[in-house]
Amino acid sequence: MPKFGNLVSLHEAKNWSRNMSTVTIKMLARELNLAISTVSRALMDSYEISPETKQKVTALAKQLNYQPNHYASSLRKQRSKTIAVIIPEISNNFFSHVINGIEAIAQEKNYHVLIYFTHENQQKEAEVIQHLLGGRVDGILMSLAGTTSSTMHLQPIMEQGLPIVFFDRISDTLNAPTVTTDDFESARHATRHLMDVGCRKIAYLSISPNLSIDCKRMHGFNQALQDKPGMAHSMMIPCSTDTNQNFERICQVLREEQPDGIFASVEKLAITSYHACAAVGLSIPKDVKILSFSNLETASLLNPSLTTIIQPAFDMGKSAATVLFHMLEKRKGRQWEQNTVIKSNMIIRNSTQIAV
Amino acid sequence: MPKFGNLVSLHEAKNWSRNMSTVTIKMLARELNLAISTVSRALMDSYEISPETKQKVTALAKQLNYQPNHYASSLRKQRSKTIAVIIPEISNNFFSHVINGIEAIAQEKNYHVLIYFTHENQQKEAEVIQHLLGGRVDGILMSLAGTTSSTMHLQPIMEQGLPIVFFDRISDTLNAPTVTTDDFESARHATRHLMDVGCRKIAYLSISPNLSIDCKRMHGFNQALQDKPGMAHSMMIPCSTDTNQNFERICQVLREEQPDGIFASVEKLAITSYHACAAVGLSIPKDVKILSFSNLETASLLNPSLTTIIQPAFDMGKSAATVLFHMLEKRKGRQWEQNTVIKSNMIIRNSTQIAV
DNA sequence: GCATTTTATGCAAACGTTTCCGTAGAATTT
DNA sequence: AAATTCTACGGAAACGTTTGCATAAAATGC
Repeated sequence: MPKFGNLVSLHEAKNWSRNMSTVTIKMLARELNLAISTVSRALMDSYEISPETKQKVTALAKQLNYQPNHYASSLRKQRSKTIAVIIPEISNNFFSHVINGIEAIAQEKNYHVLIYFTHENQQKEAEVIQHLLGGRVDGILMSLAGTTSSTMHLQPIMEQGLPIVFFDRISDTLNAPTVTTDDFESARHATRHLMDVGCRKIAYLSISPNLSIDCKRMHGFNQALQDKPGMAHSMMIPCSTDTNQNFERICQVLREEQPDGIFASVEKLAITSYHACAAVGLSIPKDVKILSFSNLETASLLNPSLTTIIQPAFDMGKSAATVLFHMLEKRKGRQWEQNTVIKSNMIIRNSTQIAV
Repeated sequence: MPKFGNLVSLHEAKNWSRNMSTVTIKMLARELNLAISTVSRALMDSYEISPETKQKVTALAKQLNYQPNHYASSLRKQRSKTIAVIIPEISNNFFSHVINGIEAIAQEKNYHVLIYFTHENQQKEAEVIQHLLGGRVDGILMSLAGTTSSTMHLQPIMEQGLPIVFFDRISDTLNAPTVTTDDFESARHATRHLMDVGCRKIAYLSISPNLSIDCKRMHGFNQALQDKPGMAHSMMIPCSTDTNQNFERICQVLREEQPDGIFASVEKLAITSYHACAAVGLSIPKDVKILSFSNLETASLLNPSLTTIIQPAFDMGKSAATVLFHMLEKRKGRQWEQNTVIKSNMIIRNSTQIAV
């Protein structure tokens, strides 16, 4: 039973909104002399509310700029309309494009995106996972950290049945959907290209042996070498996330081993290689040819332009998100053990040009 | 009064956790024969709980892998430990570095980050803002969309007192803290440099006249021209977010107006300019010199290497987040009308080299 | 040895929704 | 005209926490 006439209490409500306090369903209900449940139903356009009531409710809601409390709603519904994206880092063209794809789908579905960086650190990865176990998100999209050697910390997610999709850097031991590129095949193809343009001693720059992508690319690389007998044995150069250290390492290799080709497993290593070549005084592509997995937009503007294997990052993000939403929508069928593979695309540029 | 002996009900709880249901404070309480409030206090290490009880509670919580429900907690505390970052897009080196900085601080403070892209669209911006009004986040970090002409949609945020900090693309009309670079001064300085290396007809590529950064840079550009009499009048080339359209526009300008210098207000326009020069058959820096505000990591590897005004993106992100957390921590003092300015840094490279 | 404080805990009310269930009155059926 | 089904709404319980208040028992003060 409301005490105030409409004018008075409307004014009061307005004042509240103008100060700190935010307007709730309860206020709308009191204002309109309706039950809370009725207002709630009216706002969600329930069929059991008369058109007139709906009209009154929505009008007042609009007037007072009512905004539903997401936390109350999530708590009650046990669904947050939020997903988490867990990636190693953002200053990497690949991941920023993936996020773009993810967001495109999330926005379409009216979902919200929480973002977490592991900084290639397994410990941090475990902490994030641990927190998400509390029902914070409805699902997870994730690419593993470079230092992640065991997937023990992901086990609770599987047990709890929290939907998760891995992309790019996946885990073989976990039974979850994945979205990847044809790393093995494209690496093999790219290596063949290097040999075709005359390379006989190719160094493979590895980013982390823990990573699925690195393993598969390395495998494709080795396969290509085996396929063509008479090639020099493969050179595996272990690199890390420390750019300075990588630089020193690559310079040393260039000087001591004198490879005539470099296969960079990730973009960052290609860039470091460019700097290393400049430092050592080697000319690309004359002395050494370089190619890399990369999503660098300026690849064609580099000096020399860089031959790249471009991963369909944006589409991978969209695809991973789409799979996740399938899981969210049809909770019944648990047969989501699909592994989506999207082909990468090699673009040959001057860094692997046959010397003239 | 619990019905089960410890062993039995422990087993039961374990089973729950293994299936869907997640373990709550209530279960811990029943299990340990304690009140809910006691468990809650024990978990938050309240001084009024005995060490033995705390020990028992934390032990069981750990054993059952208890994780607090963030939504319940946020609802009750009216604080979400979450901030929102609203940016135009992510496929832009500047913004990805800013996010990195923001995340660094957020992680330190144990806050969570929701990310939203406006895609340079004011409408989308308004929708995001509208949603955040519902108490979803404790604070907002934001950079305005290129099409945002009015800031009406931000008014409710100010009225509600929701802490917000603008960075880079700020609003003058709103009374909120900002973090920017010295756009005017660095643009003026860069323009002087262009004139120093011989440019007499410089085209300024504008990204959007709605944007504070664009205005200030343009202003600095014009000021430099005025400071040095005898220069050709300034050429303002309005560009947009449509890369193809920009490309056509720049090609046309290069052909018809034949400028000998280009000042790109943002990175994207510099890259398009490189392509345009190649298309028109002009040589950089011989025919036309180019410089740009840019955070491109590969600027030094371009052909020719690009003279850039580097914004301290990472530090800007950290700084903006730091200011926001100040606001969050000391809700009383409302004197946060500070405007932080961090200096940009110009690195001269070959794209503005004096022709030989 | 009684009065008072302290210590450690329990009870219950919030936080803002959603939803199950119940029910007047109107509309419909028989 | 009585019995049934709708229609439109209200009451209240839940979601999982946190927190103000109350209170037994223990410790302290005189």
